[in-house]
Amino acid sequence: MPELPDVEVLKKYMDSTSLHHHIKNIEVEDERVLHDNSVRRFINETVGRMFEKTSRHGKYLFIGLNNEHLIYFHFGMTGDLKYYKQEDKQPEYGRVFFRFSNDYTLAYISKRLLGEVGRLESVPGFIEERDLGMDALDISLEDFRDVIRGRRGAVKSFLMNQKRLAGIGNIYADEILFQAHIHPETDVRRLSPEKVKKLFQKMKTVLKKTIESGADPERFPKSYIIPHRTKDGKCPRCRGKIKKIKVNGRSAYYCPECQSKK
DNA sequence: AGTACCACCTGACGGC
DNA sequence: TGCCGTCAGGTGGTAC
Repeated sequence: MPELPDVEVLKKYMDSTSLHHHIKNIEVEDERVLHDNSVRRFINETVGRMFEKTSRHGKYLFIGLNNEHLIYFHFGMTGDLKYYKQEDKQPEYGRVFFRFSNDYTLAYISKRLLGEVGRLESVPGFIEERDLGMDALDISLEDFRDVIRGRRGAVKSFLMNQKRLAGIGNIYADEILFQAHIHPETDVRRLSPEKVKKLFQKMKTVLKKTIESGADPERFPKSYIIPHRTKDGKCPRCRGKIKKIKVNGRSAYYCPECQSKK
């Protein structure tokens, strides 16, 4: 779930549910999601305040409080948010619970505990600290060309490297490369200027389209490969067999027919 | 600089 | 039924 489009959808979800409610209480069910953050400080700075506004950079969601403090959510591979009425059934794997004065709760959910919740001083400082590249949805073609210039290695690894470009993960990288008809192992140095432009454009349209679809694969266009990323998957374009390989230790699904040789 | 491998975690699934 | 290996949409550290 938690790549750029998913996080953007979670941002909208927070915006429409969790802003401007007095936070009565916070329960940290599993302190491991706070990593190096002080649990006490996190709670002290947040309880009694309200979530005011959200922003996103790559796969990080930032929430500004009405006391100038900021917190962040990162969702790892299995993170999610759930806003629900107190008396409703508590979601599974909830790790941090924000109890609002309207008797609703926002739960930060993380099955595998690979995500992270914490506080920060400033968003630009945080981005700098973590050495995050420009957000994939914001970046211009010019900057995209700059970031790719002088690099080498598999294009898929490049797309997924958060230091170069923030927001794209394993699933959407496969989709972008499929739409751009580029083999995932293609060395970025071998991409013509036209191919780079195409890659850039497909990156934008895939991200925008999947956000519009609520990051729900069932609502993605019929031409998308994501729902076919399975054993025995068929290419939605040529009906050929989808191939699975490893790129940088992660499984890459692609169509050997449509995504020509490296 | 890029890649390979390990670690952090837990759960789902297929094979025996 | 139960155990085991493998895999899963992420990231950080290390070694080469």
